[in-house]
Amino acid sequence: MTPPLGETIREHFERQILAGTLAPGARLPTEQQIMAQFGCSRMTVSKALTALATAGLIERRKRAGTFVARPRVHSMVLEVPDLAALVAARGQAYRYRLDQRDTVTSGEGHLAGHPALHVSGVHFADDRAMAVEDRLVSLAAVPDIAAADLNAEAPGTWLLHHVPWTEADSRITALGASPAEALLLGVEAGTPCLCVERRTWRGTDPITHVRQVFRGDSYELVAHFGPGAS
Amino acid sequence: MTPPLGETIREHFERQILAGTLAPGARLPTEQQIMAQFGCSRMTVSKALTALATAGLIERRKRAGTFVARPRVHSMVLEVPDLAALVAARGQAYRYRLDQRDTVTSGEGHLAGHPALHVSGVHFADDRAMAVEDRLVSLAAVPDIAAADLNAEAPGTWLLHHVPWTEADSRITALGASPAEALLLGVEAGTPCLCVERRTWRGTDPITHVRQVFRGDSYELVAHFGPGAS
DNA sequence: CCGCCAATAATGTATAGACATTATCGAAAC
DNA sequence: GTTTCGATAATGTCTATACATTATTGGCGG
Repeated sequence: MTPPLGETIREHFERQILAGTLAPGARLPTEQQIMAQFGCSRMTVSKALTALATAGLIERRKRAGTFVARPRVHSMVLEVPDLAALVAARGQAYRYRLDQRDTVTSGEGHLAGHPALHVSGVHFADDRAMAVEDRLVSLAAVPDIAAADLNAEAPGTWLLHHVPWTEADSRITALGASPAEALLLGVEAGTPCLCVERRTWRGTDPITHVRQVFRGDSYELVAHFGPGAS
Repeated sequence: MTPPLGETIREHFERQILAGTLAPGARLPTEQQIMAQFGCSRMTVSKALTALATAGLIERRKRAGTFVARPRVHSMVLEVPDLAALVAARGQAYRYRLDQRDTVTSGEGHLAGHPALHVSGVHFADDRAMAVEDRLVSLAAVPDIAAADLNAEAPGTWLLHHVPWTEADSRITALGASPAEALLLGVEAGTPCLCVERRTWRGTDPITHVRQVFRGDSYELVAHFGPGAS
């Protein structure tokens, strides 16, 4: 019934910070004062403040005290959901069509020199083309993919379920559909599309490099920043 | 010199999880076993595991034990730099031109019912139009902006320096430039552009709503995920 | 007036123990 | 067999204390 005391303390300051009662840069009471105020031990206070610090709401400086963090502007959380799950969540039928599959050894880029499986295909939502995808998967890092049925499961989904990755980056750009892409997407050449290029690694080993071109009118990326980070 | 013991324990399991040695669903040793293994008290182990649980790497279940979390929807960190700083970092000259400034009370959306300052203008890099921006700023939440010189400092930059926000979301889409936008950007209508729409709040009070349309050929968003996320 | 240094006030980490909570498991009762 | 229910093994929280670390502050000497 009673919420944990540490949680109570955490929420107490979180509320004040979010409401602006405690402005950025303001100093919080010392741990001693807080433990007197709430009648608990210092460890409990410390854990509550540690949680707030981890969430980026406060900054703790030895000898100086604890302060409300100035909002850090530059990073937001970009959700990168699995396409199959995303489409399913919208109540549409998802399908992936594999168009091409071969083995290559590219000479440049992220997977340079590694033998790789090259697959390209189209993602459909309710039988409407949503995105074209062109992907390289390192056969050294992911030998199992050679045996996978990539018609039944899109390569991205397969990788998500079978291969943990530790590092990734994405470039997001807008471009006009090339004639080939336009044909696959069922739009006119030059139609604005969202292009996501992503590279992933496991440790230092490259896993995959994918380029997805989405119909601009049927896909959007959303990013979020906030204390409700959960 | 010696790293904190709790940190050592955290890294020990983090490495094993990221490397795949501990596969998703696998069970970690009990806290008792870990404290025996590292020769420390249970609180230390508990704090290390709590940190991993907060980061979403493990899941702890009473009576049952601690398990490697199944890979969730992966989220990445999207860098959203201040445009002025971004352009400066590229070694180009940044300029903002304010085209329009008035006061409105919109009837719908994020700022519905709030009197707001409406500003629109163009961002330039080396005198080349990079993006058009259309922005509403709540006058209730940010009264000071009425007195700001938004020719000297772009509204986004001004807000960044003067107003803390606690929550934000962004929608990223691709679209063709409208005739008006095309004129301002110096491109042909229909040219693919990257559109970022962002809303920010402080607590539950809306602060600003901005729509930025970037030339597709001169801007890209970059997102990153990795243990270097600290 | 300036620079150095030591006292100090704050957080950082850790210990050893206690009791609370809860899902699971196994045995007893039906 | 099936259900119920209590024992139990694990995590969850908290206390009281100790010592480490570090940035600030203020005093002392040049």
